[in-house]
Amino acid sequence: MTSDLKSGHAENQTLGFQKHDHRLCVDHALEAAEAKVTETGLRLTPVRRKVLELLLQEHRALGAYAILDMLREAGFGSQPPVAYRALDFLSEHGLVHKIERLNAFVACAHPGENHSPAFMICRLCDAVAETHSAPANGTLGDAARAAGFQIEKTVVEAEGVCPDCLEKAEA
Amino acid sequence: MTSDLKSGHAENQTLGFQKHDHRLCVDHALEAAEAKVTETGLRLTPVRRKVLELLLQEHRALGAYAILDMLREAGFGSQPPVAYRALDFLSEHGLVHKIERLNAFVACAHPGENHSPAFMICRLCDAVAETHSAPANGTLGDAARAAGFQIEKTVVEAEGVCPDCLEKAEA
DNA sequence: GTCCCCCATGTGATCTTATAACGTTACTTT
DNA sequence: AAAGTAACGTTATAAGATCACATGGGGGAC
Repeated sequence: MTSDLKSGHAENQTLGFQKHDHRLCVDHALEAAEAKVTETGLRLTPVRRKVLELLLQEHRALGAYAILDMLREAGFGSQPPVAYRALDFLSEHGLVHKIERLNAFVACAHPGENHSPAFMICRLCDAVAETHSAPANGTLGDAARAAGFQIEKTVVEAEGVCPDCLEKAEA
Repeated sequence: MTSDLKSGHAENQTLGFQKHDHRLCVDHALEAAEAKVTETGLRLTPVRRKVLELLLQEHRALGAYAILDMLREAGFGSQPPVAYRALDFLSEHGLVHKIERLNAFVACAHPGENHSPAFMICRLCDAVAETHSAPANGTLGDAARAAGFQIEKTVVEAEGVCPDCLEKAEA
């Protein structure tokens, strides 16, 4: 791993790489999550809610063990399965995404919407921005159809340099 | 991990999901690798060559520790860094790709060609097929340009069911 | 209301994947 | 032949993920 997904606060508060009113954004996302969950008869239990809240607040990719540390501090169980189970639940229901490249997790930036997400990951500061993609419509979709492969889910992650780091590098 | 990337031989010999003369295919790929490497002044040392050969022969995604076991059997060093260093070298030079979703590695199916690969991964048998994609040209590219994010590399992995498993499932 | 069952949580142990650090070997350059 | 560098070998340890099993809490059946 190139940098620290474990503790401390990243310099930037990126998700979309832009500044914004973060408090509102967290509240909004939590509300949306509550809605989505109750509407489908699921349970947003305290641990699950806390994990989602942490990811929303941090607004960056966190490793499972970083989350686990925060859970411990908040008085929850502190063994890996506690974190992984909450993350599994949240992923399954589209409230959180796993960034395969980083073995880390981010809160979904478009809760509610039906989406196949794509990510831009800064290799310098590990900031992650979520966007939308439809890879199954392009070359990949063609190849899959030709091969008789049935796509169920896609992982799309672009690695590169975010605007902030680009600017710093030029300075 | 859903299934065994560690040992034994997979039922199928998929890379493109089709049958083919595997011996020729391995030889061809090795030649191409030799060519590419000497032409750029790099060294395809015994360990590196062996790792590439193993991946070509197996024709499927292998975990680093599976590779390590095979290296041990072949009389090479048997500690993780041995395998990881060879894999790093091969990845850097496009002879091997890492499948992030599986934390495993496959030999490149299009050595020599300049490509941004995409993969189709069967969730039932872990078969992996490589194809080509140009994600930076689509929605993702637009988003990146809009955000000022500079893409350097992309990971595109589709998870689903391969033709073989699809057929078995229907039977 | 009580019983029962299921889902979720907590915990210990273990397994898999990956890297750090350091010394040694072996090719290249001159 | 000496010096410099790239590659290798090994020990140790970090980081990520899962298994197995015990406990608790919130419905529904009756």
